[in-house]
Amino acid sequence: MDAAAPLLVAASDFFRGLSPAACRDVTERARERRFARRAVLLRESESEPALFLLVAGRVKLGKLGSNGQEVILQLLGAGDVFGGVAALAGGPSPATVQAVEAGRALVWDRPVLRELVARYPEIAVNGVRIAAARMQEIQERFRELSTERVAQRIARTLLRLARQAGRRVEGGVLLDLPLPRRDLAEMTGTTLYTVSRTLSEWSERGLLETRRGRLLLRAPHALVAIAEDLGG
Amino acid sequence: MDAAAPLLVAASDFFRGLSPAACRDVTERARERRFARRAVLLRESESEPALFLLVAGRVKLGKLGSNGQEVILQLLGAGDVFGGVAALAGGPSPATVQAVEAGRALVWDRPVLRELVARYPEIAVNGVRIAAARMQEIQERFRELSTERVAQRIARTLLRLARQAGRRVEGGVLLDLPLPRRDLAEMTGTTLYTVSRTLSEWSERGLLETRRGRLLLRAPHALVAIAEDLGG
DNA sequence: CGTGCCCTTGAAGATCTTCAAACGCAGTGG
DNA sequence: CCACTGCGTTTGAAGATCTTCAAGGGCACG
Repeated sequence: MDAAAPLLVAASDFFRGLSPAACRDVTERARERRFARRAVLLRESESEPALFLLVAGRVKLGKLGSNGQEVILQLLGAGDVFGGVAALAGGPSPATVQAVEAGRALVWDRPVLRELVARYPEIAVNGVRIAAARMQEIQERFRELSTERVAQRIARTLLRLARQAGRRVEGGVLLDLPLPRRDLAEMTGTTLYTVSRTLSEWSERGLLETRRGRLLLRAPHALVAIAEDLGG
Repeated sequence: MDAAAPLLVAASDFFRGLSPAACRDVTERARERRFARRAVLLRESESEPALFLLVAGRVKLGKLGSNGQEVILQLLGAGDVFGGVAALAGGPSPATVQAVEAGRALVWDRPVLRELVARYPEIAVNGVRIAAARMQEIQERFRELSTERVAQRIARTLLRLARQAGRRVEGGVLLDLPLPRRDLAEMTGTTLYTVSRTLSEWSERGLLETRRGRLLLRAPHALVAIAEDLGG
C-alpha cells in the first residue's frame, strides 16, 4: 500500500470529513488493484460491486445495448470514485467500467464497506452527496441529448473534458487523454463518422487541432458559442 | 393531517425501516400541501429544496432547456417521493416538478429533514438506495435515447407507464393518467408530431386506442416486440 | 515491411423535424 | 341553443440532419 494512500482517501468525495484516524482505518481495509488498458473493472451484471477509488489511470463508465452498441456515461480519472453508490445501496452495478489508460485503484468490497459505514455514518451522507452530483450531471446530459444537435453536444463534451482533464498549454487547452472518435461518439450519442466530420470542420476553421493523437482546443470560446447555439 | 399519514410514511421508500414510533415522529414534523393541476412544486433554481411525499395526484419531474424546450425525466404518483436526495445532499434541486393532476403532498423542509436524519441515520441509507435506483433508471433511459429509434423509445415509455400507472381492464391495459402527445414527446426525446404519427399507425394496426383522452394498450406484447426491435 | 487500427471522405438514403393547414372537442358566453 | 374560441390532435409535404455503407489513407507497432 502506498504511503500517500490515507491522504488520497481523505481527499476523496466518498470519505470527505472523516478524521485522520478514521481515514487511516479506512485505508487499511482497502486492497489495491492494478489494471491494464482495456481491463474491465466492473460489469453491469456484477451483483456485488465494490467501491473503487482511482489512484492513477483513467476509466470509462458505460452501458452496453442489447445489439452491442455502447454508451459512455462518464470518464473518470485519478481521485474519482465509482461503484460506491451501488455498493452502499445494495443493488447491482448500474454500469460497466473499463480502463482507457492503465492505472491502479483502492478497492473496498461490499462487506467491508458496510462495516465502515456502520462505524462512520458520514460515509452514507457523502454517498448521497455523490449520487446527487452524478444525478445532476446525467440529467443535464439527458436534456442535451434530447434537445440539442450533434455539434452542440460534441462541443459541450469537449468543454467538459477540458474542465476535468484539460492542461493549459501555449496555443490553447490540451485534452491530455486518449480519446478515439469512437469514444467521443459514444459520449455524445452519435456515430464516429459524424464526430470525425465535425472535428474536421472545426479543425479547418482553426478551432482545434489533433496533436499526436490528443486534441488541442485552440478556441474554447468558439466551442462555447457552438454549445450554446449562439451561431458558431 | 391525515390519520393514515403515518402509514404512508412508513411505506415510503424514504422512511422504510423506521420504527412505528419514529414514523409518527417523522409524520408530525411534516406539513401538508395541496396543489392544483399545473402547479409548480419545485423549481430548478430552488436552492433549498424540500422533501415531498406524494399522497395523491401526479407530477412530472423535468428540466427546461435555454430555448424553452422541456424534457420530462419522470412521472410520479401517490406514494412516490422527490426532492429528498437534493435536500439531503445540500445542493440545489436538479429538476423542476409540476403537477399534471391536482393532489396533495407531505413536505419536510430541509432543516427539518436534517434533524430527522441526525436522529434516524437509516434515512441517509434509504436516500442512497433511492438515488441508486433513480440512477439505474435514468442511465438506462440515457442509453435508450442514445441508441434506439423513436418508435422503440415510445413503446418503452408506454410500457413503463403501464407498469406504474396501468389498470387492467377488459380489452387491455388502460393508462389512467392525462398524457398529451406533447408530454410523451418530451419523455422520449422527439416531437409531438412524430408521437402522433406513431400512435396513429399503432392505432390502425390495433395495438392501442384512445378512449376519452386515455390510452388503452390492446397488445402490450406487440409493443414489447417493437421496444426490443424484434421486428414489430 | 506488412498488418491492424483509427481516421477521413464521398455518396446515398433513412429518419425525423419543421411548417402549414385543418379537424374535433370542450368549455364559454351571447 | 348555438356560435365562438382555444387547445390538443392529425396529416401532408418539404427538407434538414444524421446514419450507413464503401473505399481509401496514414500511422504505429510488431
